[in-house]
Amino acid sequence: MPDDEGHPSVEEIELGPVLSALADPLRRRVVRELAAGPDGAARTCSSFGLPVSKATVTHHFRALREAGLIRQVDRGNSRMASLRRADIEQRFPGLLGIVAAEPEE
Amino acid sequence: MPDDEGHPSVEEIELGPVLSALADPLRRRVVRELAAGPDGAARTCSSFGLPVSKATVTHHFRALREAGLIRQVDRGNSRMASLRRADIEQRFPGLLGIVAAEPEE
DNA sequence: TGGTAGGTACGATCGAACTCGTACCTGCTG
DNA sequence: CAGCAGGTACGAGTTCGATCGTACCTACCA
Repeated sequence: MPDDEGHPSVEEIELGPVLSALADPLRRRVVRELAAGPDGAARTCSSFGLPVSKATVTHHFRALREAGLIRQVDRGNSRMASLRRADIEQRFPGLLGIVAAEPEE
Repeated sequence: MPDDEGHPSVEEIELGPVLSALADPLRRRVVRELAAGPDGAARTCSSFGLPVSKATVTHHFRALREAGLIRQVDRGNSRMASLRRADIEQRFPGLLGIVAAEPEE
């Protein structure tokens, strides 16, 4: 069962939602940038500079969070997002590498 | 440029369309069954027994073909579908394994 | 105290995609 | 020849998702 903030546990991460989340180019871009950074790095939603409104950014980060790709933690008035690298690698080995290897668009 | 039947060449296979195609559970099921069979195996669309109408089956197979996941060849009044195993493996190593490992739904 | 910045929630819009029925074409087969 | 099975094309319905504006909350700062 997902926790209070909508994070699925490792066993709950399913391929369908993960692929649906990664089907969107903006969300792939977020995952790619997180994957390129150091492990455990946490960034704010706005630090990605997505070319959409704040409401839409929230929408995309929720999709990533509920699929189990990122973890979001409240920190003050911000919400830091980090990649669930080990969890994804455990469930779908190699998937992150494929996304990370995609050239920027 | 895709050929007359809509097959992209290996270099034209892109991650976005591939992930969009694989986001659908019925299409994942087709890929999974093809991946489980011998390399180069060709099956008719109807042999998968998808629980949807003929028109919808055609729709799904076009999505798979245009993404570059399968190759479809006319053979008499049938149209044989086979997995583009080597092509996908070359572009996105490990992806087929991830899809193939998903348990049936 | 007020303003600003980061985010969320809600409602609305718009287009894409999944679905289907129907009509049609092509081979095979009785 | 007639019928059937495998597929496609087209149009239509319906649902889903990406997007936005607005309103609102919380923390920080002048």
